[in-house]
Amino acid sequence: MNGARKNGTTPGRGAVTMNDVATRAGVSIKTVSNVVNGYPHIRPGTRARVEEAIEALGYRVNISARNLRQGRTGIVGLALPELSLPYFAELADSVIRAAEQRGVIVLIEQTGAVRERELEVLTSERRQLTDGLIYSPLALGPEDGAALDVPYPVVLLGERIFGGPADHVTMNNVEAARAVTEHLLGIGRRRIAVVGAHEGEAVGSAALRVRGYREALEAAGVAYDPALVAEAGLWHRSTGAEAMARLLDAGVEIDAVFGLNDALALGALHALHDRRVDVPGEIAVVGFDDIEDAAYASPTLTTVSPGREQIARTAIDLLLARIQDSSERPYERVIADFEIVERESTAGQSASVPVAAVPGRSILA
Amino acid sequence: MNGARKNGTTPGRGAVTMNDVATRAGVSIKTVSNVVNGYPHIRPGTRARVEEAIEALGYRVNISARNLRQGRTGIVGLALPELSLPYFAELADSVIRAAEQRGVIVLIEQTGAVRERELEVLTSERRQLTDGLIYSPLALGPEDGAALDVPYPVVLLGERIFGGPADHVTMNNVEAARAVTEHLLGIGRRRIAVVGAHEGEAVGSAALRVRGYREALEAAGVAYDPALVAEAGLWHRSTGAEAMARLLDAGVEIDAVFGLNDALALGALHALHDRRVDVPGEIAVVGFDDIEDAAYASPTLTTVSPGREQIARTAIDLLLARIQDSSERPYERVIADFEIVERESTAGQSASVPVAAVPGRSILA
DNA sequence: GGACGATCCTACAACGTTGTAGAACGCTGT
DNA sequence: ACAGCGTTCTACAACGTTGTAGGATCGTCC
Repeated sequence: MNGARKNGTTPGRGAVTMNDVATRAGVSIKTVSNVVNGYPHIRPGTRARVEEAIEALGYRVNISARNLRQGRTGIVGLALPELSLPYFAELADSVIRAAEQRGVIVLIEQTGAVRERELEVLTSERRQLTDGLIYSPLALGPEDGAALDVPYPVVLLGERIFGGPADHVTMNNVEAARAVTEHLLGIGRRRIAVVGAHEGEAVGSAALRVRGYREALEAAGVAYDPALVAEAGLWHRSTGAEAMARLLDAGVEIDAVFGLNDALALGALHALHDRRVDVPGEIAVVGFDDIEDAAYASPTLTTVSPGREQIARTAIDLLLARIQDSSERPYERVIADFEIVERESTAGQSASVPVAAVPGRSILA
Repeated sequence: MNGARKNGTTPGRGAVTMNDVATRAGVSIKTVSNVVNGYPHIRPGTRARVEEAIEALGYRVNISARNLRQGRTGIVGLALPELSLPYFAELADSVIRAAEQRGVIVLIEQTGAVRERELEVLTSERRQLTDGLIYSPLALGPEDGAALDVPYPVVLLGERIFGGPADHVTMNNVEAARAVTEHLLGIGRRRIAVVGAHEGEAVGSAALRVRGYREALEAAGVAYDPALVAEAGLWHRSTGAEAMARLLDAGVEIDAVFGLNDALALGALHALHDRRVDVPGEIAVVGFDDIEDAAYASPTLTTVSPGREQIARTAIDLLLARIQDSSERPYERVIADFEIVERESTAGQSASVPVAAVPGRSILA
């Protein structure tokens, strides 16, 4: 249509620029910028001419140029272990939706839960492209808190690092684990196995959830039996199935299983199915996370719903607040609500049972 | 540390620029650029001085500036229905990994399989931020092929649009469906139900997979019985479970079920479990996609593995080729390999069975 | 009637990078 | 001695946008 490259340099796909719009509308380029950015003091007639020109030429603002000029990109990073883990896929989904509502783009980065890669995303070139980072490490520990001291805002998710220089959104793992264990105690189970423990680890979801489990036992006057606790390094179905098999092979008496997340619990269900153990008749099973699968397993899985939407929303809001206002402010810690979702795997009889919900508790620090 | 903003304008977090590096190394800014970009004709001494300065000042190239200057971003878009659908989460995982190996960043966009949003991503502002798009629509149809006529490269995934102005990576749905149906016929099943059909739809995975199913029946001399085909609009577990329940309630004789994807098949498994139907004893079940869950269901699910890695790799390569070389070239269509993964849900007896694989076929157009 | 403030608009420079053109230098071959 | 070529480096402009400063115009208030 117009063509006519102005000089000898290479770039640009010949796109329409503000200059073209300005020429057509008979105004300065800055006025076009003002119209585009909603600057109020523009005469209606001028605005109309500019808008007509934008429309006619099909002008779109060049985001790279705006990014360069403003030193902002409108993109936030989301670093997580793996999208193929359903919990994180669902979390990413929620974060993207929450960000979208606020006009922000999310760039996902997978760390594979590998320590080296988790540290690397903090200093990666990609950080140039994002205004801030929502960071969900699995391999780091409290000693790595200092690594979060980076020149851009970070919101931390999960239970690996506390007290780092970042806002932190988490759930009340101890309370939730305690509540779900109480649920098992409430239906008369006393020999409650745990699948997915991390021996000797002081922090992390495993330690916290086991602590809640022990608190519930203690409160109910049930003795803690280490023989009921099975390790599983990675929280996958396969490791859950293996851990369950080890427990069964060990011959300890068991009438319930607490999978420290849903993947482990679903793996445990699978192992129990293999051995023709009736769930929940002989052994009741609970999980943690309320991934979509939990509602479609056989039997459907009782689990803890961790308020994923709330976590996503809160994380985005905290991050955007830091990005927009870089003044120093004490770091916040937000603890999301949870709910116990009761399903067949802890039902009185093995039939379908209506889903009930027990409200969680929320604390703001 | 150094501070000293040079003028009155606002932006920039006071980052180190090429200019700072150039000053310290005593060279021109362009020489720094040349070093950074691996330009060969630089004396070793000069290169060393520049590298020392980069190291000492902690210089990182500003990606926004580079993007503006080059008219490229190094980002590709990936538009898909939802990350919370395991197939697409796993696909995204594969695409991100493939892109990473080629030094490219992936920006995920969710369309929710909503027609309006699927069309919108093609013209969204975000397209400014990406050099090209990997596009996996679910709601569009062949009549929308023209919508792909956009001023940036597109690689199309899936079975909704053919012959549009874009490279296309797909799998051989008909062949694969035929093969998995033949597998059911091979273990003696004759009353094979289908879960997930889309009545009256000419294109799309549903239609193609049903076609493969019918071809297999015909080749085996088994009559096609419409009463065995159950609809399910959305391919979720819930809809699969409902469709399976309808089939069972209808009282038709059934000895196998072909879920048109794994989610449907897992839903069907769930419904069969509810009704205490023995799988595979009374009814064998197969799915399609080989999502991770398929290997951990009870019983584990026989399914079609669609060569996800290969699809991801091919899509990225085709896209990058178009981005790097914008000369006109006929659009390619690549058909990925598939494999039948045999698991318990079609085993001779209901016990665990080693996983076997039947090689697929690959065609290049 | 003139000072003042609000409104509307413009010129200019700058964000940090890279493409182009070309200068300076040294080497080779005649 | 000098043309010719390759190597090494530099100056400059440009990518498209927005912040700042300020000019022009108009109405209002004492």
